[in-house]
Amino acid sequence: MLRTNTCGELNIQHLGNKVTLCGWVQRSRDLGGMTFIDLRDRYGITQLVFNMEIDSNLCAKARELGREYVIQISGDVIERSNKNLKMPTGEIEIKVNELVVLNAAKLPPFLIEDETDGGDDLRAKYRYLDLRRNPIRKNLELRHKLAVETRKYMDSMHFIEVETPVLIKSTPEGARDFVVPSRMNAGEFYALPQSPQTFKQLLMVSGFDRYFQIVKCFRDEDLRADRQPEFTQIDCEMSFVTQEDILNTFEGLTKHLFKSVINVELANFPRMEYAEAMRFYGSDKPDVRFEMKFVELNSTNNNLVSGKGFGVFDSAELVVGICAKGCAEYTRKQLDELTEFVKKPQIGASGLVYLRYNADGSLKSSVDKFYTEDDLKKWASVFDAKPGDLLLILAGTKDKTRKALNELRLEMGNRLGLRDKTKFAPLWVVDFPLLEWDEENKRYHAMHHPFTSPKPEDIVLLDTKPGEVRANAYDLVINGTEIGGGSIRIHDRTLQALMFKHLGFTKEEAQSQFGFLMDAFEFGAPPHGGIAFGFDRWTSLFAGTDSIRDVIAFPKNNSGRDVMIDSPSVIAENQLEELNIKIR
RNA sequence: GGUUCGGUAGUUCAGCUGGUUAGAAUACAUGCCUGUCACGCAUGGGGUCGCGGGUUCGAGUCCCGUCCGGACCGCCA
Repeated sequence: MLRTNTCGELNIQHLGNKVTLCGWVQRSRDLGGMTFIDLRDRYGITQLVFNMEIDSNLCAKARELGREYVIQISGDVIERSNKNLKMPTGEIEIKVNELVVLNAAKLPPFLIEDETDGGDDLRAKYRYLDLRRNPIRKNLELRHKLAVETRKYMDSMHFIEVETPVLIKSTPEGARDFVVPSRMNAGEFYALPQSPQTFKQLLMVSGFDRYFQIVKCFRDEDLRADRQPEFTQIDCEMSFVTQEDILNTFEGLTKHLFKSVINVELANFPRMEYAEAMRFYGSDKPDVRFEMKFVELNSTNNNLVSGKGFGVFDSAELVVGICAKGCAEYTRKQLDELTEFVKKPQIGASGLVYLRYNADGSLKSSVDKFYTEDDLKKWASVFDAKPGDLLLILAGTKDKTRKALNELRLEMGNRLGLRDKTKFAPLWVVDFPLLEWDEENKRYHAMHHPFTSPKPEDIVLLDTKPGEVRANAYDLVINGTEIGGGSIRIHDRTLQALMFKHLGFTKEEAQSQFGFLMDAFEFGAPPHGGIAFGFDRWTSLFAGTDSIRDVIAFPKNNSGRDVMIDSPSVIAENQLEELNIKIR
């Protein structure tokens, strides 16, 4: 070993020890007669001291060291005369006797400090340097801890981790596949898995009972702060279980991870039906750290807005709003900002109606000329608004308006500081629709995936009202982020074939793409179901980062590029030939 | 495919309605300094203002195009 200790472990107990340390030069402070060097490794920083009077040659050599030089030193652990209690090793320093430069270093393109001066692009290009910084290093350590605790818990519950193949078969359902050309089978392609879905179901048929895997998945879709083309899931499946069993088991996993990784005790998770989530939050992943639930003003049995001459509300399918507590003081400018916000093309509302319930009890709205004070009082009352509150109301078609109000609600949550990163509000969203109408292709597609089972009592609706069939599907939502999702699967060939039929597959297509699974169902498939969690998102939630990039060692940028290794890249002509591929 | 913000020193940024030699901080280099720990002080070097075109007497600044990056919409079973 080139070292006897790390740079993070020495303290007052080690006084008098002769030690050898290796690490990177974080910074040096040359005071003339003496020079201090902060030596850094993964574990911490230890101060080295060189004294001109004791060894002028050695001290002169130390002065030559630049940032990020890799050095090895030997010396004695001594007590500092000026202690720095801000650092764990701050009571001691090393009086160096020997200094070896193991490798010189060019000046890094950005500062390797907690508060770096480097921008995203530059840090991405030199990711290996960015990873030297404490914040990123800590994120990866957190990620490791999360993986370890996941395996501990799953093992304790008798799940076994099984690896499934990465070179599999492309299917048209769901996201775009990444494909890999097969050299030995000219003109044919593997696909990288979007998830190990069918394999884990086959493992259930094989009798493995309880499976999990921390596994890379691949989707060829545009990136976001929380979406990478390759990402990691905690993928799980169980046999002989109901939805209730799965929710309980994985609520247990979630609680275990919160407790063991970030020392947070969670109470039992509330549950919310999908329909309720959409109605009161306009989202299937509501952030329930704060209330601010939607209130509808033109419901059929209590219409408070129509027939008063305000055309926008009269013609709207839905008039719905939120109550922002204590915001009646908002200025014209602030209200204009909110109006601009909802009118952004990404939000898509055409305007915003407000109602100030002033502290003195008076009411002021942007639609005063259409509504009497009495009308407005009724509004305030259905919102349960108090003097000092502000109502924000949108109108339009149902889906679009809910979606826009969801954005506005989150924006108000941000403005009011209601989205505290240190608070965690988990929620099970259940009873998702089985199918979703796809306007572009004029057909239904599976909202979760085609292996999800419908609720038995809703199967009769499949032919008449397919959009109203509910599925045995559930999502785990924490702080407005979808952390996991799953379902009770179909384990019966006939029902699975029926599903494919409703999804617009011909018998032949279903057989050629998923015949292996349906065949397997005929050999004694147990009832089963499962869930998968976004491992990157979960780590990001724990780390409090804005992007999952900050918890991935070597992430891709917004355009799906790795700017460090410069991929993707063109390949040689002879490689293409071998693969029987021509580039247009 | 679309919306939007940005690209100026190694780095992060400022640079007003177009007008002298493009600034600051930090980093870096050199010198001084024996208890620093964001050390201090002094001095210094460092710029294709992303790229191409246009308007103008004059463009970092205005216009068009393009490339790159961020956020978002579409997309993501």
